[in-house]
Amino acid sequence: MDNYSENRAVIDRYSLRGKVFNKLREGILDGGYPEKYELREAAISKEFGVSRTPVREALRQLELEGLVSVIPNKGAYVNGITSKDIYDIYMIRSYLESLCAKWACENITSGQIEDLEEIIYLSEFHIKKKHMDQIFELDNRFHLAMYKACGSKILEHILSDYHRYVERIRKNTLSLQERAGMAVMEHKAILNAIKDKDEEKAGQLANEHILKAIDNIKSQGIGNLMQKHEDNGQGA
Amino acid sequence: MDNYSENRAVIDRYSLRGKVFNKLREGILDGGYPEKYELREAAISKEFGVSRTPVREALRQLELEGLVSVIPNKGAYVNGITSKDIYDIYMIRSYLESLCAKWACENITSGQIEDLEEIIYLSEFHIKKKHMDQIFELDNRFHLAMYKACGSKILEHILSDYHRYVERIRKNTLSLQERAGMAVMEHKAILNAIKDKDEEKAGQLANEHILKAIDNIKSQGIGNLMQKHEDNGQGA
DNA sequence: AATTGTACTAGTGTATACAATGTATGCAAA
DNA sequence: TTTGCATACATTGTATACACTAGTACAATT
Repeated sequence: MDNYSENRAVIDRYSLRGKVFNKLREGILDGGYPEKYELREAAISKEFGVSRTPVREALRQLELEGLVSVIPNKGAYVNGITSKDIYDIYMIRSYLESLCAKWACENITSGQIEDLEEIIYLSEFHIKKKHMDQIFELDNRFHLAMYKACGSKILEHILSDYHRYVERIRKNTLSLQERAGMAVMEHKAILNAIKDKDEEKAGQLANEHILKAIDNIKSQGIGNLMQKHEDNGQGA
Repeated sequence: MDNYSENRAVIDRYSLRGKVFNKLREGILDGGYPEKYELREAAISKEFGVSRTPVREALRQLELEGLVSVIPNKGAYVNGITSKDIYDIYMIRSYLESLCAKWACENITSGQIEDLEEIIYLSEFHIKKKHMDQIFELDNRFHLAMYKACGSKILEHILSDYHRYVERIRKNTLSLQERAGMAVMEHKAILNAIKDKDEEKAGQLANEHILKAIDNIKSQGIGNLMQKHEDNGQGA
């Protein structure tokens, strides 16, 4: 009920507002819209074949998420996400995922443990088979299940947000067979520490898990991953 | 320009949407609306003397902030903030303010240092005079200036949000002369560590600063502070 | 030539009308 | 009495019309 991860994902796919919101969000995070691009309500309405009302609501939400800046009576402008932003998010996550793992030691339910074990089990299977899409999906599920297991709707909320923010980067990182395998082993270790109710260890491992992800991104060259954010000709 | 603290505060006070948003937000955080209270668009429109359009936009934003849950085609319901939420936020802040102080060591500008020093100077004055309103305002300014000084728009964004979330609690806490005085001394120590570029110390002190605030809230009795969130008769 | 003022335009802000959906009520049939 | 259904009503979702603002081009004035 207070499931933010589900809530946000579902920010109704079914309403027009939801569709516009998700499309715009995706476009911004994927770099489809260049930095500072002016999002005109009428143009977007036309593009999506809807009226301005749902577009406005979507823009207002994106504003609150920090993905666009709205200047009253003037317009809405894309706030792209820079490589520094991504680095910052990972650093923040390294702290918060650690806290999340610690809290999970106290609050996780046996059902949640089973879910996580199943996710890990499936992950190992798909890694052997090199099913990249499933690997990514399972990584998502592992983290979101973890966020839920910490028992804090506030922490779950913010971690879910950040998780979605860096989705594209994670997709790239996990496409490396080697990293994907390591990640699952790390997940396993974190879960074991949680099962042992070893807060220190769980926190430590979760922290390291994210730091390793940062290392991985760096070695892949984050600039490379960000290239789509360069002006791609859609500018005014 | 990328000043989130200002941006959010200003979420145009001038547009009707902004007014509605701020009023509703305040109402929810102050406990003016009971948990699960159904926010009907028409009723709110009438209450504020505006049309449904700005009300809807405000509700959509509150949804994204997690303060209301919108069930498609059904309604918007208040998600009050519980004492556990507040505790969680303080715990999260204890980590993030620490990170913020560390980052500030590298990124703070001399102008920002001067601003912070002035804030501390003024705080000491108003504490002597027991000007509670000014003390609260200066505490706000200190933290927001700090968030800006860390040089991360992402971290600034989230810390500013949390800061506003617990505004009412902070107001109560700071109304204790003793705590207010301690807080300023702690601020001073944090700033000094930052001026010395001592990341470890700055981080440590910022962390302790928040933990002390938690202790203080606990000793005041957080339940007491939360009383306004009990059903106060506005329910359906 | 520089400056000021004014009409014009493009765009957002708000209100309202209409459509779709959900919910409750009442009635009929089992 | 209870269950099922149909109808009416309440509420949200979307579209559109109108109001307001800010920027801009251009002309009049100095």
